[in-house]
Amino acid sequence: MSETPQVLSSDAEVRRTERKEKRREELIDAALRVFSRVGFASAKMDDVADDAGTSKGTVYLYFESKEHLFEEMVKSKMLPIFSEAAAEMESETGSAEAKLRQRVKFFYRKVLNSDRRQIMRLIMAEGPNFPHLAEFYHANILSRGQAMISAIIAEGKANGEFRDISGHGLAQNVVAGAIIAGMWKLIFDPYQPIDLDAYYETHVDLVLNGLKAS
Amino acid sequence: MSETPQVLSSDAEVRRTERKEKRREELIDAALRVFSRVGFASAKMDDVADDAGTSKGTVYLYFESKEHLFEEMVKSKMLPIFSEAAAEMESETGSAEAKLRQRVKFFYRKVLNSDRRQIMRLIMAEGPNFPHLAEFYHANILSRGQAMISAIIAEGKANGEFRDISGHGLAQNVVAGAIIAGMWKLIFDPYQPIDLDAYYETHVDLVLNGLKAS
Amino acid sequence: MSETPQVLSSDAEVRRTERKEKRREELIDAALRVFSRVGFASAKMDDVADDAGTSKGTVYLYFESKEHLFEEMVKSKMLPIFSEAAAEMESETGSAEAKLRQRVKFFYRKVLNSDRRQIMRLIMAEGPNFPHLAEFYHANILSRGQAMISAIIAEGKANGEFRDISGHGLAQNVVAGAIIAGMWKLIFDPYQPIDLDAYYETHVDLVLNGLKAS
Amino acid sequence: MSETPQVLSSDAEVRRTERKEKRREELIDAALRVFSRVGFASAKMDDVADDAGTSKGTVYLYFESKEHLFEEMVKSKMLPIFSEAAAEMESETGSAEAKLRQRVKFFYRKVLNSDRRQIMRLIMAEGPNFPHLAEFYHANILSRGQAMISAIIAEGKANGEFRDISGHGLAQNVVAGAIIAGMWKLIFDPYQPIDLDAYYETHVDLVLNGLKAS
DNA sequence: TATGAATGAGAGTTCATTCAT
DNA sequence: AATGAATGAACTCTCATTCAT
Repeated sequence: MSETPQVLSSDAEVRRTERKEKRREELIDAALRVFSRVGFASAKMDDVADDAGTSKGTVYLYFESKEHLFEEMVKSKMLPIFSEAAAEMESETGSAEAKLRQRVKFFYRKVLNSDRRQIMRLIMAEGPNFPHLAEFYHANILSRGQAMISAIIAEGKANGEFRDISGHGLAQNVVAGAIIAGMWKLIFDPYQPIDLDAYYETHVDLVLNGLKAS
Repeated sequence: MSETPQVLSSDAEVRRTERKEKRREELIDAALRVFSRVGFASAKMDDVADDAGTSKGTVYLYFESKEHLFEEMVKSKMLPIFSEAAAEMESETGSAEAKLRQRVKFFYRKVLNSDRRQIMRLIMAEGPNFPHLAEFYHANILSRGQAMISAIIAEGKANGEFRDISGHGLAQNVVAGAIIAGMWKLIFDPYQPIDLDAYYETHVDLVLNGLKAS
Repeated sequence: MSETPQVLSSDAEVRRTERKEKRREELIDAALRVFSRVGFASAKMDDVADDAGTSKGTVYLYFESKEHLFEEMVKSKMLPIFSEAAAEMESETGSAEAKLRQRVKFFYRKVLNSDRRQIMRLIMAEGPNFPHLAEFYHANILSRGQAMISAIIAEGKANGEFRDISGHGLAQNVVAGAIIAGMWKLIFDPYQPIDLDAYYETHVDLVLNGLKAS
Repeated sequence: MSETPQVLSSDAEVRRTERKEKRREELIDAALRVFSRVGFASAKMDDVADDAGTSKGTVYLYFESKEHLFEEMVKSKMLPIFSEAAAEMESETGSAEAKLRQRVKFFYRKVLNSDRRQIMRLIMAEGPNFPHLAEFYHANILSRGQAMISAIIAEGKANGEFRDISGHGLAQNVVAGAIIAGMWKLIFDPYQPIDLDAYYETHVDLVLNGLKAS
């Protein structure tokens, strides 16, 4: 009975669990930075460890391989954003146009204008080598994004804001400009800079005009 | 005797030069296939050699490094297409809409529906690691594409077909849908197949409606 | 309150000492199982800890290194057996032949037919890497075994049961068959099974015939 | 026609093939030395390369892994010996006793008194980790050795030299002393030296007496 | 020009050992 | 005494590149 004081042990355990969770996040942040900088293949586990301020062995305590680290990083960084977007949409009122602007703006703000835009690029780069991750990304990110956009378009058509448009890949076409903006920023900005705010205006202007009933 | 007789030399030289050029092309074709399959980092020079039916040493007779091979492959595969597109445009008459449809269709046909779509993906994946190539790609491919699209839009505005639209990144927004189609085909087709022909219709429908004067 | 009351201390100490001794044995049992399964080099301290139901750190409270654990395991497992054999021999009467059969049978029963046969194999495998252990094994196991066998042979010669045989390595030759039986069981049994009881009969038959006066 | 001079090329190829075969043997010799010195697990591929006077990468041109190198080494070193023994036996005449002495002497000379005795030890040490090799060793080495011994015993029984002995594991018992001698030499020689010639005499004396009709 | 053997730097991963709690 | 997170040296295997033939 005098052994294992229940209260103290659970206390210590809680602290330990918190510490572990924090470490995991630090490692994922480091992984995002390193993978963004040099890509998956050229990233060294040593660099991730250094960036996170730990040793290489520690990385393997949290992630069983470089592949797993990559996949977990993508999931950890992208899932919450899309949940947030879905939640935001719940409470939105207003025209379909306003809603569409909201969604797209959210995407520019939370993905294109943050470290996360690198993840989009990494998915394009490494997707074919990580079928499992590509499938996850499609199921949990792309499908949900598509569903949001499609719902707004349907609403707009229903209330007469949008013309009777529908077609294969309409949702993708609506957001395509944003994704291209992110890619451009990452790759060609040094040669022809892109102003994301101005680009956003062009993007929604073109797309909304394309959707609207004339 | 071992010396090549002078008289024959020009003939033999021609043959040798032809042979060299052919080898170079075989290697570039092999490189495209191998890089497409596994990406730049995972591609082995041995695989390229095997795919081209030569030995590893031979690859180094034609390209001084893996990086150079990659860059040369991109240039060899993409430049002629854009020159062809530019030439085609020269001789075109008709409305701005017709011209825009022509350009976009050409892009779907010659890039998205061919091995070349892999190059777009490789550029996105490896661009940041190959600043030299990114710069080249921007200067020789993207800029020229942009210029063509911009010229057509200007023409449409001038003749009243298109509304008075202009904005930062307009040309990129006009073609964004096509690029996304190519990426999707390469990465997410197994999970949600994309029909490029149908997608094309949606794409031009949305964009032309977005551009047109109402 | 958290301090242990002085009066109880001797009692508690006893319990603690017993607990320690039990833990040590559990760890040694676990070590034998793990080393037997995968050999010294491939054995992980983690596996030993798991097998013993403790944590890795605890193993180091009882044994200062993997090498020490291995040596202690060998000693703990083999010494008592040979002491037992020596004790048994003290009280034995009868012919030299009977005594020899007794000793060999004991070896088959207590070593070859138990987990301990793995120790013989481990000694052969790791002996050269553990000179200290090899020396201990020779001094405390082999020498004593040899002495027992030699004493019996001398007795047999003295009383006329055995012929006037003597030679370099006679004792080793007498028991060699048993050791080979153990090795075979461990390594080649799947390909050609060995029946230890029947093998024992062949072994003593051959050796006793070889020793006996004709 | 002036290309690929047939004669020279085959000549060069022959030289290259010879060189490769020589390299392979050098690597196998190095592997035997290194594995003998430190065992399989502790052996470093770098050490093997150094010992063979090449670089680490080269070892992998000849053997696809450390495991394969080990297996190939065992095969290359042991198979020829047993083929030689079998050939020698073909042409032998004389008593069963003489033949048995021949076989055992051969084993002492070619295995126990050479680097090959280390292989026996390595098989005992690593056998359970290399089931494939253990099976090969049993099928190609042990079975053939057993068959030779069994044939001689049968002949001796047929011609009245040996008594009507037969039993499970008789052949193993006959050679057991030799194997133990080899192991002892490798492990316990520093603490109690063994004289293989004298040991041999004891061995055959004991075994032949055990076999002979009285 | 073409070959393919050789090289060796480099990276992912493992695991004995340490140490703060 | 017990735990288990952290460390980092060590090792196998890979592959771009070189070079003798």
